[in-house]
Amino acid sequence: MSNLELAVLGQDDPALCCSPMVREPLGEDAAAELARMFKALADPVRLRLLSLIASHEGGEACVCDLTGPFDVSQPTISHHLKVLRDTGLVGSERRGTWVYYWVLPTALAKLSSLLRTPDAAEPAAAGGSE
Amino acid sequence: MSNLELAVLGQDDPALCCSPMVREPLGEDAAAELARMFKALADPVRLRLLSLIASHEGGEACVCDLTGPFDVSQPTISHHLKVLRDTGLVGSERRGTWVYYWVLPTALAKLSSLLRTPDAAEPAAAGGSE
DNA sequence: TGTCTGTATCGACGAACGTCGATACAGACA
DNA sequence: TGTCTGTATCGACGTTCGTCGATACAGACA
Repeated sequence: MSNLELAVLGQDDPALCCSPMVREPLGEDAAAELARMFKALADPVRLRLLSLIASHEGGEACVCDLTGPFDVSQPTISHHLKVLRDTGLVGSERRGTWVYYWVLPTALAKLSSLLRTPDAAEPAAAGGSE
Repeated sequence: MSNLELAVLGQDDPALCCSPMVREPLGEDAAAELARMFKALADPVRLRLLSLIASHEGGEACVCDLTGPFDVSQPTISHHLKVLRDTGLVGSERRGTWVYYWVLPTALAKLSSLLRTPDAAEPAAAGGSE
């Protein structure tokens, strides 16, 4: 078990970035910005691209490694990578012939802490169910 | 307590539950399922609805509390609530005249742990613009 | 019973999205 | 230089999405 990571995470400081959205109502601007980021995650190809890049050796992957596993065309992959990059979820760099992409972990961490629920175990004050 | 809603979730697939997506590539099925959930979050109105419900007194809110803060029509609010409910993010129940909604924390927690990054210490470095 | 209020559904419309083939651009190399 | 490979952009197409007004449904109450 990797309690180490949990301990390292330790984002107990809501003031730093993102207080969980279940604690206080989101403002319009924050909601718009967050919706943009979630929209970037709201596609199966982009989700798989993201996890492929992140789990790739060295934490980065060449586009040439990313076109194979998918049934979509190369322009489509390029389009999805652009969406991820424009949203700040990944970074990219050209090195000679190839272009490499890597995940920007802070963006994911921000969303993760925002979705965090204080009491994920129980339905809390759900009161009743059907 | 009766965790009917939680049972409905019924996703004991570990790839969907706890392993961060940055550790191993997502499968096609897991990606499709997750994309559906992120799509439900990919709208400013739904995000604000969710946080309004969760942060409301008692952890639940009547629809009558949810139509006021928005500039969209009542059918639109109802539509968004339906999306959230169909995705398993909220539960709902009619009590007499009013219908109450509450957040199902396990769904959010699942997404949160999925976005967790092992090496992202503080989200503040992300350019924390908002 | 009839009526009123709160919520959901229906049907339609414009905008945004995912995808493609064609093509342009960038770097490597002969 | 010219050519080849890897990646990005363009323009177009069909689908999905968010929104609305109109309307149907459910419960409360006179």
